[in-house]
Amino acid sequence: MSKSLSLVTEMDHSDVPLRCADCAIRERAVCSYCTGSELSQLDRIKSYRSYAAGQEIIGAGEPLEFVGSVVEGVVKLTKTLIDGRRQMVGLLFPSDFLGRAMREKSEYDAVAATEVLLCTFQRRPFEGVLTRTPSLEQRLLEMTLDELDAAREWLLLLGRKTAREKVASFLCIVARRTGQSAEPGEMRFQIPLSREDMADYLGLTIETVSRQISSLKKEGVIETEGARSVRAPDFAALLEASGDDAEGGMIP
Amino acid sequence: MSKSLSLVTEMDHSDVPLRCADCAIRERAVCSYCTGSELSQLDRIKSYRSYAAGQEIIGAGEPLEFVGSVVEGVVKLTKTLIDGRRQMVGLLFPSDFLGRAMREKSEYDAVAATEVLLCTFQRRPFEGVLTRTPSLEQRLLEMTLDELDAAREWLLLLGRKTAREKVASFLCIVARRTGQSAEPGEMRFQIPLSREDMADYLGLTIETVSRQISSLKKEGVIETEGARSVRAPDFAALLEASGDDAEGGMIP
DNA sequence: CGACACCTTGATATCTTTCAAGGATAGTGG
DNA sequence: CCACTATCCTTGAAAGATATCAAGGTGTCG
Repeated sequence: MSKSLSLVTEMDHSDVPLRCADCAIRERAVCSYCTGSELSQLDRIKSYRSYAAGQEIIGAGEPLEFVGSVVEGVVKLTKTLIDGRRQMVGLLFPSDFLGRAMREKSEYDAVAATEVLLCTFQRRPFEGVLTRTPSLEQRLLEMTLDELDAAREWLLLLGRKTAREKVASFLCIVARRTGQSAEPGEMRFQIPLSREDMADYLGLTIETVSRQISSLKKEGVIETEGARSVRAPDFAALLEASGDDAEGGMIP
Repeated sequence: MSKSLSLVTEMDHSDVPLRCADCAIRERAVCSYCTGSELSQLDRIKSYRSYAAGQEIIGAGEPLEFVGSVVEGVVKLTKTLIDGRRQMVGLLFPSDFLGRAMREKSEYDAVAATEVLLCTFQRRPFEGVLTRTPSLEQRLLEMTLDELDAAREWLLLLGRKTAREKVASFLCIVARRTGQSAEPGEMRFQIPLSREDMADYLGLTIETVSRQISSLKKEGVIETEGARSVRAPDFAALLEASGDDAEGGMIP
């Protein structure tokens, strides 16, 4: 907010994917079940918006003017208590849906954690299309149910995991959503959040996050280059540290 | 599970509301937007099930045979780590929907916290009706979005609130959903959970829950009669203790 | 009345936060 | 290009909150 770009809500759009057919998130976004004519209805009301890292997208309590899909970047949703204690309650990656249909005001702050590109729809027209388009509604229901499942996993993390398990779990989540693997069993990824954002995600302080990362590093579970670049030589060991039973493989 | 009634999945149904029109949750349940013919489709595939307090309804990882609405009682959803640490991730009151459409297996344990009556549908036929019935799908989407909002409030509670605030918040939630008021500003209600269940809800131990209740009692924020009957002489004071800014009034 | 499950309270241990300081990194302007 | 400054990150020591361990109390149901 105190960024020099804070008043710029529309940035350079020269690289925007103008046609839905070319869109990188076409297969997974809220519109993924839409057929040609349904898609063109959405196409007519869509517009792209981009945000610099740290820029506010929607403030808690503000009227919700638009909803949309994350095309590029990462968006964080946070809630704050009166005395300033802050908890992240959502972390949106490309193809995730931002904004709540059928509600006038946002319940959370939405802030760009990295540089972000959104494909947005004015809320009212979108709700109109939603009501008339079962394929859209069905996909939105599916995505909302998935988000609810993720939120419940998160409840377990916040309520019962140790600081070490929390940090390891977070790294696993990021690895799953954005990780690359050069050798079998290995995983490389960039943490898209600052230590402060990680702390807000995990219900910890930045000092504890930092200490746990140092500790995982000392034990050889992870290697780092700078604060954000991570390599897990044995991803299974990281999963182990997360306290989850090694569920959905995802090990390359 | 070790209860003497654990094998009884069907109890006495003599008081079951056979006709949807007479149903106590008709106005708020997943079927609330359904019209006559839609309702009779559901009517044809519905059946009632009742459970004793403590009885398992669905186990995590088990195939999900049915879904349905809570008609009476309270159902808890829990997740458990390999070493036994347990976190509640859902608490369903009458009219809430149990079970996830479009998924083969349950992600959680569902257990009756009190005596429970469910209005259930075989999952497959229900999904069929769901696909063909926009009013049903729309209501389910709405309810899922509400649950997601509640889960996010819960994340804030688990991640950032103190033990005292957690206990007070829980009491507020129960008061909102089940409370009665005899005098203005006051609130009376029954806690539908044991101390152990409250601990699982709040990410605490039973000892800490007990101590915080004692402390709220000593300060006059609440009065109790037995372990489960609570009166908050000044509900605003309880809200204050919960750490939330006094939002949606609900003060009688 | 007795047994069992549930709840409360106390003392101590442990984990995470808080307070404090220093180090790394990136952007800025000379 | 280099020094400067602000921000972010790491580490240490002490304090604080909640968990753990232990014992006793309360209520309920047979």
